[in-house]
Amino acid sequence: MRYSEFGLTTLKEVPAEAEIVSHQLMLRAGLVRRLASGLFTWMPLGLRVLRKVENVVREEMDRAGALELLMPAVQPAELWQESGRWDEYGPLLLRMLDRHEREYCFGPTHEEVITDIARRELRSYKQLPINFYQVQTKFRDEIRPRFGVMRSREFIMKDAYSFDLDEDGMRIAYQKMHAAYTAIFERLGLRFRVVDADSGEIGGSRSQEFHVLADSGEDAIAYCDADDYASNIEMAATEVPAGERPAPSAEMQKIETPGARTIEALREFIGITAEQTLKTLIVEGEDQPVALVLRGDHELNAVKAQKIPGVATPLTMADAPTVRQVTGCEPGYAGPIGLEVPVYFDHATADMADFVVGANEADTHFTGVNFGRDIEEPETVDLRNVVAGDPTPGGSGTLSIARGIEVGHIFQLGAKYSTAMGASVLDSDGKERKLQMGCYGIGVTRIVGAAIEQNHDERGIIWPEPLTPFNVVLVPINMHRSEIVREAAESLYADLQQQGLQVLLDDRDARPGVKFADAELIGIPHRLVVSERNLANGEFEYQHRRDTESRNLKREEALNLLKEHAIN
RNA sequence: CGGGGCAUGGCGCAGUCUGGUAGCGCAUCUGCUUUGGGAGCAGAGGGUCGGCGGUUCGAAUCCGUCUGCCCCGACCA
Repeated sequence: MRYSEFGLTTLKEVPAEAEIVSHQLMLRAGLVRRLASGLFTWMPLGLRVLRKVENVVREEMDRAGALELLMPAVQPAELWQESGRWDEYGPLLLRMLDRHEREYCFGPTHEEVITDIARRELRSYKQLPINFYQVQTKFRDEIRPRFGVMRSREFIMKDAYSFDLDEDGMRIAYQKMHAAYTAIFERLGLRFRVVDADSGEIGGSRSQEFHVLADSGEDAIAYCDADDYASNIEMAATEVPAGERPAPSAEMQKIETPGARTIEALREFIGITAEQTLKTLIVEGEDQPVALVLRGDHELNAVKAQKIPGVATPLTMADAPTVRQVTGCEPGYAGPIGLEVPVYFDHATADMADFVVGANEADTHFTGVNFGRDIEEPETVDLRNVVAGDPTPGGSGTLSIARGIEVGHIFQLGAKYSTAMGASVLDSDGKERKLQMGCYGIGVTRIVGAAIEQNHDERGIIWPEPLTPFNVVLVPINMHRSEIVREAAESLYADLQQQGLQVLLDDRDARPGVKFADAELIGIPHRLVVSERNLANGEFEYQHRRDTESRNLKREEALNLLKEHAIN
């Protein structure tokens, strides 16, 4: 491709709308342009990257035996009513009416459609196992689209659905997809981790997420290098502390703590650490509010809290009037002593002694509080987020915390949809069996953003080889004044293409600095400079995007070096 | 949806408080010079100042209202 014919415009300045690096670079390098909130046009340069991702995904899915099909983006409401999700899915689902006022939605996912296909097409166990997939545009009316292509409303997803006769079969299909996903992200050259996950809205039992590691990631993941443990922090379990609880050494005292409404304020006021305090959170319950008690420095985990019997879903903090009604005082001084509502203590509180709690009285706390003496001995539950240094479940190591971008998610669905929608086959005994399903998603567009988050420097993008829009960029110096340079550049351009490489020839009549800056911004991994200076020795200057120095190569050396990077 | 902010040429911004000729940098176009790290000089084009309504002799500027976008929270590939 000749730069002069590629219609690419790059930006020197960062558009104000872009917050994170990948979004900024995608706009500056001309990969995407925004149409409206959460809607993007993929410009020619960006589309080349997107297609590379799709191709890797397709190849590995095909290799795993999955069959590509293409379902409609627009889906009739009836299917969603059958599965019960028409009402469950809420405002995330973009709904519309056709001219006959029939209800439709723009598909955010395709379990309903594929289950409908399955119940029509699959009659016999002999047709199983089978796995269908598609690469397709989805729409989810996100509450807050952000980070460019990473959380857009319209996006491209590869979604796959497996069908098996029994649960063992489903688990095999799931393992196959686990392996295929691992192969995909390895081939794409991304650093990633597979973590245990909450199955959320989609439903089902087992589920795991594939996260590209990046500091800007929206998810926190807990992992341990000593064993293979890795979990989304939402799901990472904590246990009752192993150690003995120290014996009480202080008497319980009621003290004045004017204005100390937060753990931080309380900590400063009394001169203790947050680990010596308990915080009591009042949340909405199913029929009455519930108190959740955590160590002062710990954070409540919403997913875990919602699983506590009697706690309302979604987790909602009680408003001030409710807190007043439960504790008898202003928010900020709640404590577990004397509460009439159900109280749950986190595991980590079990080995605490001589701690500080709110007194359910304005500007007042208790110090020197102890279980078994001042409060009833608690039955503890898992309520908090794990933190770095916590023991791994199983106890073979300690946890570290990293941030990740969720690019893939695999689920064992079981018979949820096949039961709701009546999808079954006859087994070898002629008996009707509900199909066991799995579903598997990859955020194709999100991968592009995630790859940039993980691969960039202050000058721009650094594409991993499997994703790059061009393998090599040719930068002729003074091509428009030097016939020698022009001829050498043109002939090299032709030969590199002949080798199967995707080549960008920067044939603009621009100064070298401009060409270097753009080549680095758009992140082409290999660069060859063509100049009179080096042509005198029959050489070209080669530099990899990650190199700090260039080196001179003879023409044949350059062709050979790049040959192995030719797209296959 | 709750909280905060912004809206002025393609992009980044000033001007708004204190009403009076719409401005700067980048980008674009032309010419000349320059040519190994986002060049210099000279010139040019391009803006109903987000929309509607109001106040005023006069509104980018003051008032009202609507819309769009961004950031913080719940959600997710």
